[in-house]
Amino acid sequence: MTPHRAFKDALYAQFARIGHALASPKRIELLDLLGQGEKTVENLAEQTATPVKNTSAHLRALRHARLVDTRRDGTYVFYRLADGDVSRLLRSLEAIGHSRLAEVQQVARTYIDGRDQLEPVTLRELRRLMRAGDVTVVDVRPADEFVAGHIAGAVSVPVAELKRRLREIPKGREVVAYCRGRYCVYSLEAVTLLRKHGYRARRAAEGLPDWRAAGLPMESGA
Amino acid sequence: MTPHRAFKDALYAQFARIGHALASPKRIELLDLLGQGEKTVENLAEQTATPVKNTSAHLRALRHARLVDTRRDGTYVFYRLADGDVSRLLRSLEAIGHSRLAEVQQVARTYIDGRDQLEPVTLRELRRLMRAGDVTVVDVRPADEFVAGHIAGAVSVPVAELKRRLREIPKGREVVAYCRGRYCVYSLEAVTLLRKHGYRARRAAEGLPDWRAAGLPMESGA
DNA sequence: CGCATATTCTATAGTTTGTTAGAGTATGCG
DNA sequence: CGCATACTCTAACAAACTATAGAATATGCG
Repeated sequence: MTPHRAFKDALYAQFARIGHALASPKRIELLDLLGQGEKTVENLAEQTATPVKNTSAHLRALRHARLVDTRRDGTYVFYRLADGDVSRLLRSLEAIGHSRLAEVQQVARTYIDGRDQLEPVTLRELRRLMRAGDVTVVDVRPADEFVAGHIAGAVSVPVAELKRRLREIPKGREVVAYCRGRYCVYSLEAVTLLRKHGYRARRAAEGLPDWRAAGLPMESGA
Repeated sequence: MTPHRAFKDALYAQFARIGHALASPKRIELLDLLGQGEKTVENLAEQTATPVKNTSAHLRALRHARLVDTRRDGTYVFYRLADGDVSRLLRSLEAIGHSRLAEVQQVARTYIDGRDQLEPVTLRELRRLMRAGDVTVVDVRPADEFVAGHIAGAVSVPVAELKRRLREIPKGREVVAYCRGRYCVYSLEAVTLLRKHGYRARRAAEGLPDWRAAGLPMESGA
């Protein structure tokens, strides 16, 4: 029929490789984690509750689609997102999921919105609060992710250590906890715990990748 | 390990539904076509050189992921992109494919860049030329896509009719042909033909969805 | 109503993919 | 050099997906 069928087929087959890489829940979760910074296979396997072999196979699929890159350091292989475009694609995917799939909204409502009124703070609002200077911003992600990059001025208190490190957080000021993204539950736990101990605490509605994408100030290192 | 495994699994499973919808070449091609405007199943089947049954099955998958919507008019069912976010996701996908997959670049070079030096015009540049007023902009897509929406001020001459309608295009001015997107070959054919007949012709580097996404002026109807 | 057209649904065979076990590779260290 | 660690590759089976044939549904028209 049309004379360019072979061309079109070849072209769309290439794009479908990327789509295919996004067709598995575990792979999207891996990409989401890598959006926080580079990580080893072992680390990723642990965080996704998946055997290392399995994780390695999924990472291979992602590398095949050129969505991730690797770097070897000693016996460890570090994976990272291939570049900012990948992060943008992920955010696009998440945006569609959030606005379009009733199921996502239901899942999210059950686990997040319904959990309590945690009064999420938008990133804009958080920025304004920080400028005004009367807020403590706590990064509750694992320490390595904080080192890889965090909101300028935030302090690192991984949610697992929060309980025994409460004294590090001043009591008079409002506290805002942030983590990986809209659906990351660490900040939920943190706010719940903080409130139980008498803090005035809220959680950020979005996560670090969104902050970075908005071009807001970052820092890295310990 | 982590207490929220069930939540994460449920959430990522939902996002993977969207990824899965993008995992087939035919489905991406269908979305790309729908980016031009709403179309019937029959029309889509013809343009993708695929049996109607097949096309219907793919469209079903897309609808399941809420990427497309339908509208019935008489015996025809019209499909369209669910909304602008879907278009954004597609453009994101295309951007990654273009910059990252060597294979796409090779395919594109073979069929597009290598075809001739057609001196692609960026959309910004096209906009400037149009303001200056000394350019004829020709929409070479099928007529129904022109009706569904086109660059304000463009004229419709589908590539299939171009040869016998050449006289409609004034000879003194430069001509810029545009079509569906970066990889649409209609504008290539058109420019080749126009040059053969003595026109000073170039092609737009991107297509209508990109123009729309840039917020540049559109018109619709005949 | 009965027929034609456009599309969808149901069922199935063939293929692809995910998972996982076992063997293999790369690096560091004593 | 040999061993330990971290990871990858190969292979094979079960689960999921694609293409497609045949039946069914929805709408319009005479």
